[in-house]
This record gives sequence, C-alpha cells and structure tokens, in this order.
Amino acid sequence: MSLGEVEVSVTPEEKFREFLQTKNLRMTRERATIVEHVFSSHEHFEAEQLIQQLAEQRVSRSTIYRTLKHLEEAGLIRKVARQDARDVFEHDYGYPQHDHLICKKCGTLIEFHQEKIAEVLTGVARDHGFRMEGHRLEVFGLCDNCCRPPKTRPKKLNLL
Amino acid sequence: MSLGEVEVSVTPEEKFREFLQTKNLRMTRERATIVEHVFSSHEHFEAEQLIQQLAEQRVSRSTIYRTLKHLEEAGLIRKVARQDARDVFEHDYGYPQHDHLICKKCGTLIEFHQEKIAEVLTGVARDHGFRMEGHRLEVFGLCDNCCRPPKTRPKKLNLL
DNA sequence: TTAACTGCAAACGTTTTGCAGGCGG
DNA sequence: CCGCCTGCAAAACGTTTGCAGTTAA
Repeated sequence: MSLGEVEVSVTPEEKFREFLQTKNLRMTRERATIVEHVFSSHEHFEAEQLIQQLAEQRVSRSTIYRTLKHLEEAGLIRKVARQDARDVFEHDYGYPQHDHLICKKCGTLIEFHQEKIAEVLTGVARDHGFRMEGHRLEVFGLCDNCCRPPKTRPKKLNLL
Repeated sequence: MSLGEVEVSVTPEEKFREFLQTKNLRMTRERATIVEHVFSSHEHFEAEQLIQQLAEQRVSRSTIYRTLKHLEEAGLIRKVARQDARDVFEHDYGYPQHDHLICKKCGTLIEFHQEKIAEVLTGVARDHGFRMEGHRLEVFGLCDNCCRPPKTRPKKLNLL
C-alpha cells in the first residue's frame, strides 16, 4: 500500500516452512495455500474472508483458524485491530512497522508510520523494566470522507 | 492509582444521568448500582466480574452488558484491552489519559502517561484529514517480574 | 511408519436478543 | 399512563476442539 515494501531475502512461504521445521510441524497443501493467498496482496483481512475465499480450494474453517495462529506465532502476520467482534490481521513480515487510523463510520483502516511512537515506547518500557515485544495502536475517529456529511451535494435549483 | 486523579466538577452518577436524559433514557436502581460500583475504585474490570459482584444486589447479566454499552457511549468508561476473549474496561471520566503495558505472561496492566503520544497522533490525524476521537494503545511484552524467571533465588550454600 | 494433519460437527465462552411483566417520569 | 427497563432463557457470534480417517517426511 502507501507505505512501500521492505527488502526481504526470504519469501513468506520459506519463512513459514522454516518456522514449521523448528516446531516439528509440517508444510501441507492447505498451509501453503493459505500463506500464498494471504501474501498475494497487502490488504487487511479477517478469518471469515479467508474461509470463504479458500473454500473452493478445499481448505476448511478449522484449518484456517489453526494456521492463522501459526502464522502469527511465526511473526508473519499480526492482529491489528478488532472490528465488530472479529480480529483483523495484516502482514507483519516484509512490511514496515506502522499503525492505523480507524474510521468508526465506514470502517476504513488508514495506515501511518511515525518513528516517534516507537521511540517513546522504547523509553517508557525501559523506565518500567518492561521487555517490549510489540504494540497495537488503534486511533479512532472519522475519516476525511465521513467527516463532511453532505456528500450529497444538492444540485442547485432542483425541486422547489 | 499511580497516575493520580483529575479534578472534576460532576460525579460519574450525575454525568451518567445527564447522558441518559439527552437520550431519553432513565436512571434506574440497576444503573445507579452499576455506576456506583464501577467508580468505587480505579481498577480495570471485566463484565464477568461485575456480574458476580453485583449478583447479590440483584443486577442481571443482561442489564450489566446493556449498561456497560451506555457507560461507554457516555464517555464514562472505555475498553482498554482484550484479555483472553474478554473486553477489559476502565474509567475514562475523571481519570487522566494514559495507555498500558500488558504483560503477556501474568496479564498485569501497567499504566503510563506520555504527552508525546497524543501530540504525535494529533499531527498524524491532521495530515490525513482525520477527526480523531480517541485511541487505544496496547504495548505487549514481559513485565519486570516475569522478565527474570529465576525468582526462586536459591539461598546460597543450601543443599550440596 | 508414525506423528502430525485434516474436515466435520459439536462444543465453547462471551455477548446479544426476544419476550412478558415491571416501573420511572 | 406511556414507553423504557428488567430478568430470564435462548440465540448468536466468532473461535476452538474431539475424533476418525489422511498424509508428510
């Protein structure tokens, strides 16, 4: 998306395979299908979407949930937000660190990057003897579009 | 807690009553009981805790969930995190703005305040034409205690 | 060969809802 | 009084799990 990509030496599939090996787990057709699909675009996604999109490739609901867990543990994806009652994921591997503005009205996720935030958090963690491993920052509000309601610009001299 | 309190002119109960009026809702015994209980301490809490603690005061599960929604809409409380599968709430009214370090091991929530974060976010929002209303920042990692595993400091010259 | 994997359906835990009676303003 | 409120039990929701057959290594 807008933030560009990070140079990576290993494909997500390979990285996942390496992770699986360290855990004595196996690369299966289903897992390969899921990683490939997930990393075929940089969109945010939810479990339910994958389930529907991968149904015709014969990947079951359970396998998708189970694999998402592994992908998260492998550091390939991460939960970025919660919308309605569902977890929203995105790539964590091969994608620069960033956070999100979340429109309460239309649900759009706008990515942004601000070095300062990580800096501040590093300091805070140090002050508390906290070993920081990551963070999730959700900024709520109204996006540019939803701010100005009268999108329906009434053509002058209509009825009346 | 550690961050002190904010000077407020209106009690939470009063503020809630005002909110209810603007929405044509009513202050009932159950709602009063809940607000009072929630604001009797500054602890983080979950719905289930309230349900158990207020059972003897005859407040039902449904009423608690329904009231939590109202309290959140009224700006009296906010969701600060999700632990296991449950939402964690805290006071939003009469309590200074802050964020949390969350220990992945013991679940402790450590509050911290950093002016810089709000500043940065204000700038980011402006740049995106985003009308910011609030944010939720969860910093994951290991707390001071859980960092150093050998808490069981073996007394020198014990066995052996 | 064997331990990990899969799909299915049933189970789960939290949160929501329909309903019939109760009560605040 | 009217319309919002409550408790109850059942439903809904996303997610997890037990199981018996399947498959990677």
